Formats: sequence, structure tokens, C-alpha cells
Amino acid sequence: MEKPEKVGGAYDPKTTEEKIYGLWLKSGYFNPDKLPPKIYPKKAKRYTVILPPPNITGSLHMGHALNATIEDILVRYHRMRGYKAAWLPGTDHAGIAAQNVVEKELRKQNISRFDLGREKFVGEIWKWREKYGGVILDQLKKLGASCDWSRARFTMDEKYAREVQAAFVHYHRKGLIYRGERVVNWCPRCRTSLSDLEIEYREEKGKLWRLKYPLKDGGEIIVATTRPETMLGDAAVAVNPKDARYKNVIGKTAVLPIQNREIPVIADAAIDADFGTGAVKVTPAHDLLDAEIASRHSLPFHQIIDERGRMQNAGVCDGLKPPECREIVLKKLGDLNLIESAEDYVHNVSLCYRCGSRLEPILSKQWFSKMGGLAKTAIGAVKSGKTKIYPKNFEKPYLDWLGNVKDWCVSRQIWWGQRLPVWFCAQNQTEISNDHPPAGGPISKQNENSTAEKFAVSVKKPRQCPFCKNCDMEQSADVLDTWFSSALWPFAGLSPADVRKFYPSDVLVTARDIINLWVARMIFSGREFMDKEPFKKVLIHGTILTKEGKRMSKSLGTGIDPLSLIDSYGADAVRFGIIWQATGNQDIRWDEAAVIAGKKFANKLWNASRFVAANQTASPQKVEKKSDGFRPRGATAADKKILKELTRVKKTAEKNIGALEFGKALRDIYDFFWHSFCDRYIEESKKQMEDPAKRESAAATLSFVLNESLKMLHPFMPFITEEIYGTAAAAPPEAGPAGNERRMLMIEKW
RNA sequence: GGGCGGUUAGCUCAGCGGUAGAGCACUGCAUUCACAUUGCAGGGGUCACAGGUUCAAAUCCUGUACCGCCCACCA
Repeated sequence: MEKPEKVGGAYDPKTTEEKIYGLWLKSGYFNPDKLPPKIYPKKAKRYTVILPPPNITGSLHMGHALNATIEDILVRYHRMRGYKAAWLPGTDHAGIAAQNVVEKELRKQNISRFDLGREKFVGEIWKWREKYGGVILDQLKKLGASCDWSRARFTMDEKYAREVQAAFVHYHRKGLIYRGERVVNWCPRCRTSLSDLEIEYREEKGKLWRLKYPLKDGGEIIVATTRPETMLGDAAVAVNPKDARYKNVIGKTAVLPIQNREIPVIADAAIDADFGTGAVKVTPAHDLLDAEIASRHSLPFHQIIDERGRMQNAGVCDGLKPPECREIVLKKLGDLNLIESAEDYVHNVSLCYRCGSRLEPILSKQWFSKMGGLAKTAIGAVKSGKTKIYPKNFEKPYLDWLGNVKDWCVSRQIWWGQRLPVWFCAQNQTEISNDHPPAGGPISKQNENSTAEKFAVSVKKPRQCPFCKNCDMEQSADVLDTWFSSALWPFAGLSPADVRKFYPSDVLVTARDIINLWVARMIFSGREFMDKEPFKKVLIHGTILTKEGKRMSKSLGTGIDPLSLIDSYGADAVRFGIIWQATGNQDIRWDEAAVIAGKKFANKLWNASRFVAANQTASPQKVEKKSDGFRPRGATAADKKILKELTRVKKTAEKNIGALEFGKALRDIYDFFWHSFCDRYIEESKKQMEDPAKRESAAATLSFVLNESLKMLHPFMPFITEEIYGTAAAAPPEAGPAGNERRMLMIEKW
């Protein structure tokens, strides 16, 4: 089939996007300090958004694209409304994630981090970061993000890191950070503690064993467990005090099989009489609930699993992994005829959120942040309405979590991150170093916390050891939780002048999975250090899923790469497609058809503007200002109608953007532009053009409506609108056909 | 165990008290007139199910079913 030669041709995003982004960068307008003072006077209001700092390990995925598109819409819209708009970007050092990535790289050469040693290994991560850490920000540029790149921060920048350490010192001085030996969630692969929020659960088919523990005075008590191997660390058997079945067993002594250790039978209200046999083996060092029970009853903590997740000090199967040990224990118990039964049982196992390894609760010395008071301020911020969460449903999980939150383990035993500003007396070392691979020996003594520990807390190394007066103090080997660091993101690392300009920000846009992990912690940190909530609004957007409703995952190959979409359809079309689907706050089942619709729409815009350009009259157009907008002299009914509709759609767009309803806003503008303007008005204008008396008003109306439409669409589709605006097609009538004194659309008055 | 969403055209979703909408897909017609990445016309839905409130319900209330997500120390 032969196609007729076309004069103008279709819009090609590739040839324009790079050029336009270059123009924006050259203008400097992404930096609010460089906006033209004529348009943005000193007293102009500010509008600030902070970019949730992507991990340096990441590459742009659909979630980032959605997040960034929303933020860019808000920033561009407010910039056009006359606000000194700022969007502050940066990246997160992503402690465990980044360390794991580099460890994996090294493993290919058969090198472990311990082979390199701490300093060299951290050097490797820095090298990696130099090479790849900025990739994701460059990818955001492809999307059209109007971030103030001159203010890009990194959470491991010297200034930022120092402020993170200072925050630790501040909390410690206030008594809000303390050191304690507790049972914590431990990842044996990453060899670090994790906070309660850094755990993922997976259902696993296992068995529930009923084991017989003989009583010293004869008889037996049957306990139910999913992990028989942990019986080697048992310190008691517990029952509910109200459980009639065990009334006369409480206080008696059981004899732990295999080790033949005597353990008490105790009563604790935490035991559910309806589960299993109603009697539970208590393993204080390897179960969070058991640890609580143990501390209530002063039971000993037998640490039988080490930092590598291997059995130790158990007398049986030392050095083996727990599942291997389980077989041995079961065999021995079977031989002793102490297994009552074993039934199939589905239960949740806890996994490391970074590497997916099975976690082992172990007893460990860690640093904890007291959450009580801080949680209260974070609750108050939302309850008082000082920080508003959109949509409102997300307030409940936020408040519920804060209402029951336990102290936050903020120390990590990895190497990549801000070192704890804690200095130990070298003569009285109590810190267990994590700088060497654990030998498998005892990692900490039981109930050691009574010893007075000799450490000083300060950002700088103390000149003189306050304890022995003459040692070279050693800094704690631990680093801070990445989320402790990112909790300070709204202000840390900014110059004092910038803090005044940009704190607090207007809106935080993020995904729901980090409401507690990040948002709540930013809110109380903001209150603690800046005495003010860090943002007025929190917008929780949906998650982009596959068309089948499954999570997008790189490893499963279900992910969609926004960059390849941009390559195929253009950034404007991708932004359009994302926002088209982002109505309400529902999760999005990704449909590429929406991006195709965006590409078609871009083409429509392009061609409509060519038509408008071709129909401009030589002389400047006369327009009258009416209360409801502009109206050309001698306007026809059709002219008036489209102008009236334009006024309406503009107001609706303002309302929708204000309400953070971007999908609605876009659909409405789309419908107006395509159907009202192109299908109806442009067709009508063709007739008007033939009548000399109606020609001028048609030309003026075409130009005016196109011009206004470009402005409305610019936050959504910045590249093509900027490109068209730079041509004569969209010259505002009052500016004359050649478009004198044109500004860039990005700073044009909305 | 608790909480939060969802269930509307073949697909992805809007609508959230007044006689069903969009994009894509589908059917028919129309190409020297900005655009075939088009225009015009059209087909297609007992709005998950069952009760209730109302003059009126996809829309409000109650319950059920299925799907999804989050939280939780049932060992």
C-alpha cells in the first residue's frame, strides 16, 4: 500500500526531548534561586517537594516513574502558578542493600568482604557508587523531572553523615538511645541485626511436633513446637496460669531431654491455652516472645545459635545448621520415645527484607531508640492535622503502628553506613567487633548487661579517654540503620540557608510500604530536630502491578522498564500513560495501551498546533478581557462556546490538581482538547476561516485555546508542550504572530 | 486473629443518590481539506450476590462470596 507524502509528519519525541531538557537545564529554572525575579519576586511563595531518595543500588522502575511523575506535575504546576518551586533530589546509601550488591560482585572473584577488610571493602562500595550511584537520577532526567540537580544530596556525604551522627548523640544525651542486650531479629547471611520493620514473612509448610518432657517427680508434660532443635536452649516450660489442666504442674521441675537439664514449669499469661497442648517450651535466646517471658521470670538465656546461624554450645550438633540439627534432635527424641506426634502445619517464617534469608532471633548487644515519646509526637502530628495523609485510610495503620511500637534497634553490624559515634575505652573493651568473621565461639555472655560499660558518645573522637585517660579509644564497629539516616532527609545535609528555604516541604509523595519505615520516622525526627513537621501533606500513591495483578519483580521477569517505554513511545507518552491510570489511589494493573493513547495524544497535539500555526493571520489579534476569560472581537457562538469550555476545564484542572487527583485532571483536559477543541471547534473554525468577517476571531480563538491547553498540559507532558510553545503556533494573541518576548513554557503563567 | 482496598462493556479502569462512561479491542462508512497515531456512525453491561433505606441506588446501610494488600509474639 502506498501512503501519500506528508508535509509535516508525525511528532518524534526522540528528536525533541533531549533538546528540550538541555534548554531547561541551560535556563537554570530548576533552581528556584535562578528563576527570573520579574516573574518570581522575592516575596513569591515557595513550594517544595523532596524526592524520596532512591537507593544507589536501584535502577528506575515503574514505581519510581509514577512517584517522580506525580512530583514533577506538582512542581511544574506550582512553578507556573508563580511559586518558587523546588524539587530536591538525592540518593540513599542503602546500607544493607548496597553492601550486598558489592559483596555479590566480589563473590564472582571469590573474594569475601572479610578477605578485603573493612576499609578496603567500604572503598569498593564507594567506587561502585561513583560508577553506578548516579544512574537512577540520570534516568529521572529522561522522564523530564525538573529537579534542582545543583542541590542533589547523598546520605553518605560528609555533612549528611555528620548530622546523622549528631542526631544519635542528641538522642543519647536525652536518654532516648540506649545500649542493651536483647533478642533481636538477626540475618545470618548479612550478619546484622534488623529492626521489626525490616522483616518479611512467608508461609511455609512445616510440622508441629508434640514433645514429651519428663517431670522430675514423675509424669510428663507435652509441649508443642515447630522448631524442635531449639529445645537445646530451653530454659523453662510455660503454661497459662488459668489453664486448669496444668494447675498442679506449675512450679514443678521438668527434665530437658538429651541434655538432662532441669528446667522449671512456669505460668505466664502470654501463653494461649488453646494452642497446641497449652504448654510451651521457652527458648529465651532465640524467640522474641520467649525472651519476654524469660525476663519476666528471670530465666537464663542459652545462646545455642551463633551469628552465622550455626548451632553452638548445645552439646549436640554444634556447627551444624538448624535444619540439620533438627534431624539429629528428632532422632534422639524418637529413640527416647519422647515424640508424642507430628502433624502438618503451615506457619509464617521471618525473612530478611534485603536478602531473603531465614532470620534467626539471637541475643545481641545493640543500640535502641526509645520510641514512646517520639511515637507520640508522630501521632500528634497527624491527629492534629498538621500533617495530612492522603488518602485518609492510611492514617489508621500509621496510628496503630505508632501506638504499639516497640523500641527501635538502630545499630547494624554491616560496614557500609554512618559509623556509630560511640567510642570504647580500649582498656575496657566490651564491644564485640564485627570486623572479623566470627569464629563460632560464644558471641556474648548471658545477662552481661550489668557490667558498667566504658564508652563515650560524641561525633568526634574524644581527645582523651574519660575512663583510663591514656588509651586510644576505639570507635564502635556498628553503623546506623539506613532508615535512621533517611529519617533526617527533609533537612540533613542542607545548608542553613537552604533549610530556611525548604523546610518544611509541602508534600511528600510516596508508596504505602514505607509509611512506617520512613514517613513516621521523618515526622518525629522533624519534630525533634526542627520543631516542626517536615511536610504538610503525605500522598500515598498506588503500586504498579502487572496486568495480571502480580507484583512487578525484576527477578521474576515481570517488571516493566520505564526506560524502554520511553524509548518506544517518548517520555510524555509514558507520563501520560502512568497518570491516565493513576486515578484515585488504587493499585494500577499496568496497561501499555494507556501509553499508546499518550503517544497518539501527543501526535494529536502536534498536528493541531500545526493547523493553528498555518491559520494565523498576519496582524496581531485583538482580544477583550472578560470576566470569564478572553474573548476575541466579534466572537462567534462557536468561539464563545469553546472559550467557555476552556474556562471550565481550567478551573476543573486546578481543582483536581489541588486535590491530588492527577488522573482526573488529565482525562478532563484530554477530553476537552481532543473532542471539544479538535473534533468540534477546529472543524467549525475551518468554515469560519472562509468568511472574512469571522476569520480574525477564529484565528485568535485557535491560538488562544491552544496556548492555554499547552499550559494545562505542560505539567503532564512537559516536552512536547514546551516544544510547541517555542514555535509560532502557540503565540498568545496579544504577543503578535511572531511571539515576541516569549518565555519558556515552564515558567509561563498558568 | 485484626485492619484496609477491590469486584461496572472482551481487556484496563472512571463514575459514588436522579434513567450506564473513557481508553484499548470490535463493526460499518469516510482519505487530495492539521492528524489514518484520523474523522463520523455503531455493537457490546440484569454495575459480584442477597437483603434493607429512599419518590429514586452502580452510587447509602447490613450481610455473603471471591480477589488483593498490610499488621500481629499462636509457639
